Amino acid sequence: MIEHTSDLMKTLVGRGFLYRCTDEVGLDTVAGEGVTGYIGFDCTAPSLHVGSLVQIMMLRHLQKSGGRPIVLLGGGTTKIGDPSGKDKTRSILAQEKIEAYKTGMRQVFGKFLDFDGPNAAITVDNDEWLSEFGYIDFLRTVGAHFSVNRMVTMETARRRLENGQPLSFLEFNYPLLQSYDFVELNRRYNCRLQLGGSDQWGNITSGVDLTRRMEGNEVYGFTAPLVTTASGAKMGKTAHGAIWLNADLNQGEDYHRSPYDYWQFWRNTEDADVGRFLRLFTDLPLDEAAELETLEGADINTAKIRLANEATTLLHGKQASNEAEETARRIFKQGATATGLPTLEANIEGVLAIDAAILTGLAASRGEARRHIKGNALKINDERVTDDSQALSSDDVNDGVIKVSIGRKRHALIRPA
RNA sequence: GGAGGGGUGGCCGAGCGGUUAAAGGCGCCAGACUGUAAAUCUGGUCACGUAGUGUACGUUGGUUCGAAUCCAACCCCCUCCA
Repeated sequence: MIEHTSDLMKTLVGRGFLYRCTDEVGLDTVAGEGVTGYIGFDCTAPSLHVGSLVQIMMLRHLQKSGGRPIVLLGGGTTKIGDPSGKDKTRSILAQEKIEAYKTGMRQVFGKFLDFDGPNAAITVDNDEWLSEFGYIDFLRTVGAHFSVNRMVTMETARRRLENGQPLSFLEFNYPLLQSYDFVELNRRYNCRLQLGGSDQWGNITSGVDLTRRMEGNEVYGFTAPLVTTASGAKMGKTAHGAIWLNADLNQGEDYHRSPYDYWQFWRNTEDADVGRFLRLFTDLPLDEAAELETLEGADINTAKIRLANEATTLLHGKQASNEAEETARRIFKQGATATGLPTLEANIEGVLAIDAAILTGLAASRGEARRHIKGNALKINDERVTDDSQALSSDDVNDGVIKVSIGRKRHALIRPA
């Protein structure tokens, strides 16, 4: 066990972020002086989701420990598509989409990082330098340093080859581009650290090597473990897709999560994950996290509520978090209707209960809504709907709204127009 | 370029002329049990409907009373050869 002296390493290691590091001792030394570090995010979706949260938190810790975080948006590399950790080639994204996605992603970083002050975070886009390159030029300056022999043995390439999955030449080039990013950031900002998820190990070490060769500078790589739930499921993937970090709608229907949903996501953490998640996804001091972790049985719900509060506050602020907690308390403890649920204005005259379920987005089709009725899952104002033909009426309005529920956890309100 | 194999529902994977909206598994949803947990058990899982209809098995045509299943062309993938 290495004894760390820098705040950064103490924090990252202590909180469970370390999976592999190219040189722990070296990084520890450099980090003590306030290192500049970066993480690249490819622009493959209009919002970031919980799966990227580990990375975002690492940048946050970097900044809090006196370092300067760089958010590298992969406007250029996204045009290639990172094959790391993927069995199949991703479809190539249109330029306009990449641009739009960048905007959506930027919004999130402002919540976790400080873009003002002495060690202000900065955002750069690798399209800035990658698009400048001509093919021959790139091959000569970057390609010359890479050995195909070794690239072929790298995790991603090897797996595709062994499984007989195609790996296009386009994708095969990806590591070169990401590696060059490190060189460029080292030149421009004296960046000496690249962080990332464990699937990025190959790309990161390639970048470390390339920077040494091209610049003669020693730089460092650090990867975090792939976070799964105690049951082994991938983090942040639920019923209705990923847990997106953007709360607003401007990126389109499917890519946002309300603060309440976000709060619920954390509230529903498995028992066995609570301690680990408190360390990874909140700023809660380690001793407090450890204490909460020891709670057993139903008491551990206290810890889950704390986790939900802390995580939601980070992303959406204290007020939104409080509101979400209050909404949850009313729904689950009092079985009452509560503000804060998704609310929809609609004409209710003669609207069937099954259609109400669709309007509120709780069911995707009438068939699905019918099935829920058969399964005793659809409720209006907490009363089971037993008949397909049951309609809403003004009698159902309480405090100006009608509560529609599927199961115990999914609720929405309709406000008569 | 040549030879062979293959493209099935969110994923994996059966089916290989009608009884197939398509076995089985995973995932997901709901119910029971609980602590808004896990595990377990039960039910459900294309859409619209009262038994019915419409869409769907890479794409487009064709053969059949009838095709995911047969034929043709095209697209894409894999393996071996050059």
